[in-house]
This record gives sequence, C-alpha cells and structure tokens, in this order.
Amino acid sequence: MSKHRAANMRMKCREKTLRCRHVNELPPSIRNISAGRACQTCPRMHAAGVQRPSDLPWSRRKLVPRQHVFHQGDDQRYVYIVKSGFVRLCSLLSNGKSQIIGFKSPGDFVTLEYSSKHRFNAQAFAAIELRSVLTAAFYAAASSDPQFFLNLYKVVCEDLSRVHDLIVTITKHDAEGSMAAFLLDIDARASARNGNGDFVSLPMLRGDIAGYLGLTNETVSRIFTNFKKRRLLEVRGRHGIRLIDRRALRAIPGQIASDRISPAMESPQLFSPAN
Amino acid sequence: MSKHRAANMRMKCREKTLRCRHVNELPPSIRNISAGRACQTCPRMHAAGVQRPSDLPWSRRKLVPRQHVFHQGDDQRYVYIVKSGFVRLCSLLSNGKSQIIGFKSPGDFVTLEYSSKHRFNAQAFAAIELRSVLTAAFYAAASSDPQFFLNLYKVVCEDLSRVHDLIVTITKHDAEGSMAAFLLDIDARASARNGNGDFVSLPMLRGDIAGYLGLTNETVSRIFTNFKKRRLLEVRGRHGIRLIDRRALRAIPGQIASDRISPAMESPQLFSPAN
DNA sequence: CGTTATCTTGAGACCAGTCAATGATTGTGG
DNA sequence: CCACAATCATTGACTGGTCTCAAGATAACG
Repeated sequence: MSKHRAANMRMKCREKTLRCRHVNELPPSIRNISAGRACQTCPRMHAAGVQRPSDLPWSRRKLVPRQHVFHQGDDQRYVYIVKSGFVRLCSLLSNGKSQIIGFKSPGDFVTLEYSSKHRFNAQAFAAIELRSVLTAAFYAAASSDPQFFLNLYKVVCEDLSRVHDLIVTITKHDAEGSMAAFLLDIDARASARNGNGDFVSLPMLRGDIAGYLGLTNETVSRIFTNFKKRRLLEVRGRHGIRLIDRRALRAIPGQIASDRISPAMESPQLFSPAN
Repeated sequence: MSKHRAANMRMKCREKTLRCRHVNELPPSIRNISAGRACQTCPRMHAAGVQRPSDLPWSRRKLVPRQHVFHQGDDQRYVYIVKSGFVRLCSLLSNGKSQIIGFKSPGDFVTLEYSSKHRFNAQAFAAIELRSVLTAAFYAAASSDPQFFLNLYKVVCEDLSRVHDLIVTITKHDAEGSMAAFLLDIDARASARNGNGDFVSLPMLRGDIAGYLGLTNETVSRIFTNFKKRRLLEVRGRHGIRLIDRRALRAIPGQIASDRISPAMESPQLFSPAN
C-alpha cells in the first residue's frame, strides 16, 4: 500500500511536469488538473464554415515542445491532423497513473473519437505543426461526401485493429517480446516513409514507451541495454535507433498469425489539407 | 523455453477443441487451421440486394453452441447483429496462444472491422441467433444514409474507447483489480438491461475471462475464490454471479478518472433489423 | 452413469516492479 | 559561454505477484 502511494506521488509530479511547464503549483487532484484550469501555453483557435472536405477551412497551428493539443475533459471542438512532429496520446487515471494510448505521426488524425469531450490528453513531443478544423464542420462535410466518410470510417477501423494488436502485444508477450514488436513496428513505419537501413527517430521518451507497453522505465532501459549487447540494434543519442538484426528481433515474440494484416503498413493518406 | 513449448501444445489443443468439435485431427499449424479448411458446422448463407438501411434484407441464422460465426482469415462477406446469446471474439497467434478481444451481447454488431478478411474468430458461447446481411449491401446502404452512417461511426468509436479502457484495465491494475473492473462492467451492462440486484449470467468460461484480461485460468479461479471468501460476491453454478458489495469492488482498482465517460453504459441501439 | 471438460487448490520458480543511487543529457540564467 | 539545475537514462539488489506445473474436485454431456 505504501508503495502505491509513493508511486502515485512520483507519477503526479511527472505528469505535472509534462503537462504544462508554466503551471507551477501542484493542484489538489489529477481530475482538477485535467478538466479544470486553462493552460497558458495553449491559446484557442477559431475557424468556421461548412464545406466539402476538400475545401474545409483548415487552420494552421504550431506548438512548442510539450505543449498540449488538448486536455482530457476538454470539449471536443476541433479535428486535428499532424503535419510535422509527433504527438502522444495519454489517458490520466484518478489514482495518478497514466496510460499512453498511442503515438501520432505526420499525416495522422490526432483524434477521431466521437464524443463531446476528449477522453485523453494529446501532447507534442517537440515543436510540431498541426492543421485543425471545427469538429462540426468536419463531420458535416463528411456527411455530405459518402466516399470521404467511408475512408474516415476505414481509418477508425484501422485504429481499432491497431489497438487490438497492442493488447495482444502487451498480454501475450513478455517484456522483451513487447519491446521487439514495438521497435519493429516503429521501424516498419519509418522505413515506409524514408527507406530502409537508416537510423530511425524515436521521438518519445523511455517512459513513454514504458507507458505504452505497460512496463516501467527501468525495464525498458534494461531491455535496450540487453538488445545492444546482443547486437540486435544500435543506439545513437537518446532518440535514434537502428535495427541491426531484424530477423532475430522478429524471432523474440511469438508472432501474430501471419494472415493478420499489419495495420501499421497500410495507413492510407486519407486527406491532406492544403499546405 | 521448454515451458513455452508445453504451453503452446496445451493452447493448441484447447483452441482445436473450442474451434470446431467436428474437426478431429490437429492440423500442422495454427495458420492452416484458421485460414484453411471449411468448418462442417458453419454452412454459408446467401443474401443480396442494396437498399436503405431500414429495408436491408437481413437473414436469420441460428448457431449451435461453440459454432463459429466466422473464422480468422475468412473473407469478410457479412455484417452480423446478435439477436440472442453471446459471442466471443478471439484472435489466434501463430505461437498457439489466443487473445480474447471482446464479448458481444444481444444488440451488438459482431464485426465492424473494415477489411477484406476477418482478423479474428467469432464463436457462439451457447445456442445463439444472429441477423446477417452482405457487407457490400450494408455499406452501400450506409453510404446513402448519412445519419445512419454517422451512428455507425459512433459505434466504432465507442468500441475504440472500450478497447482503450481495456488496455488501462490490463496494464494499470493487478489481477484483482482487473477482475473487479471486469465484473463491475458485466454487472453494469446486465443491470442496464434487467434491473439491479439479481444474479447475472456470466456466459463465458473462466479461461475466456483469463484470456480477455491477460491472466490465466488459475489466477481467475483464485480471485473468484478470494472474492467469495470476502463476501464481495456470490456464485451460483458455473455461470451465475451476484455482486454483494459493489462499493468494495470499486475500491479495489485505482479507478479511471471520473471525467472519463464509461462507454459500457451508453451503447446506443443503432439499428434493430426486423425481427 | 461413465467420460470428458472445466474448475479449484497447492507448491515452487521466475519475471518484472520497486526502491535507491549514479551517470548522461538537456535546459536555464548569469 | 559556462556553471548549475532539472530531467532523463542506466544499473543493481531486493521483493512480490503471477505463471507454471501438477493433482484432485466438480460440473457438463452423451
């Protein structure tokens, strides 16, 4: 029990830091943090109009490192697309823990949940650029264009598949297996963009990987060290990795039945807002 | 390593049994099981026509206990709605393990994944009744009715939220906490249908609960025993439970931040095919 | 009513979490 | 530009919860 309290305190402090670096005091509860006061670094945007998807009035928005796109509990007013940089989705629990739900890379929608309020935080890893449009306008436009809406539907379905895969990764592998699967996924996605064999950017922190896979910082770190020693991968700085022996990495976890299509490989460019 | 092989064999045998009780030989690999030969107990259905959602030509279908609605790897030709009974969604891995992805109860769509092939098995717990319609017809009709399509979209988004919650349940709680959360969820869903305070049907096996929560049979069983001893719940037969002390159960896991809306409570009756 | 499958219970091993200390990197202000 | 502080990463020792293996009890089924 005491260990739990200690862990809670540590997580609270961590979340406070990650949340918004201009908020200095520790609020009374996580819930108040997440639903309550405005974040100084997060000015609101304004956009309007109902049009066909291709003509939607996308606004630009730049975020500084660690700035939030939105907070858990906020009204869901905008739909966002990542133009550059990476975003982390994170669900806060009332006991102070937090679960990383996913990472979004350029071209991805940050949120396609259909509910009145956001169910998780979205936060920039580094300086990023977004396009945004009013949710109402977005869905109105989608409704008027069945083909676009169908594509949207597909994207959500693929998100769903990916989360299913994540559950399998977490529950059916040991920590090493989860890490191997995660790194191969990251590598595959990056290779699809930049070609093969090069260093891959790992924009998130060790703790983010841990939160995503249901592990701890320490375990993630240990496994990185282990993989380095076994010459399975190379690490450059804090955010660069290069897989050396993909075959060996693939052999670590019991793989998913090969007739399952990996959703990571077929993320369709649904829609690219002007510039 | 040897323990892994042993586990694989056990799981293979189990999956074989659960899969189709008329298939007697153990096929060379899981993949061949799942994508390959036809299942004797699963005759194909036929339906056709493209119409508005309300007029879709839903076919009826009855399944015997343990019959599969479809198999992982099959072409995705039909959309199903459960009319009575319960269905279990299960993803097979090539290492012989299997992950329970979810349970579907009356009124739910069995599959709304949008891909050419099914990514998991769907299997009846007991005798069940379904309605089905050709996938192509279903989505054609949905495209012609924006409001219906939007509702469909919402349902998928809620599925997504529920899976997110499942991940949180699995990774952020210990076994006891996961079980408590699971039982409370089942109880809440059943209470919404039948009213409160009564015995709730738990149609799945212990092993299904274990597979869903990333635990083992033994752990689930131990926790049931533990909860009984602490007078938190009552068990009748194999498939009946009644929660006695919900407050105590809720206190076991660190709860999800209360500004998160529980998706289990707001499953909308999207569409009810004519009897 | 015998057979099979499922559930329960116990003992032991091991993986990953926890706590704690140090090293590396990043960021800030003088 | 450098010194300092804060954050992040790494490593080690220890603990504990969950899996594994194995055996017996109970329930389902033909």
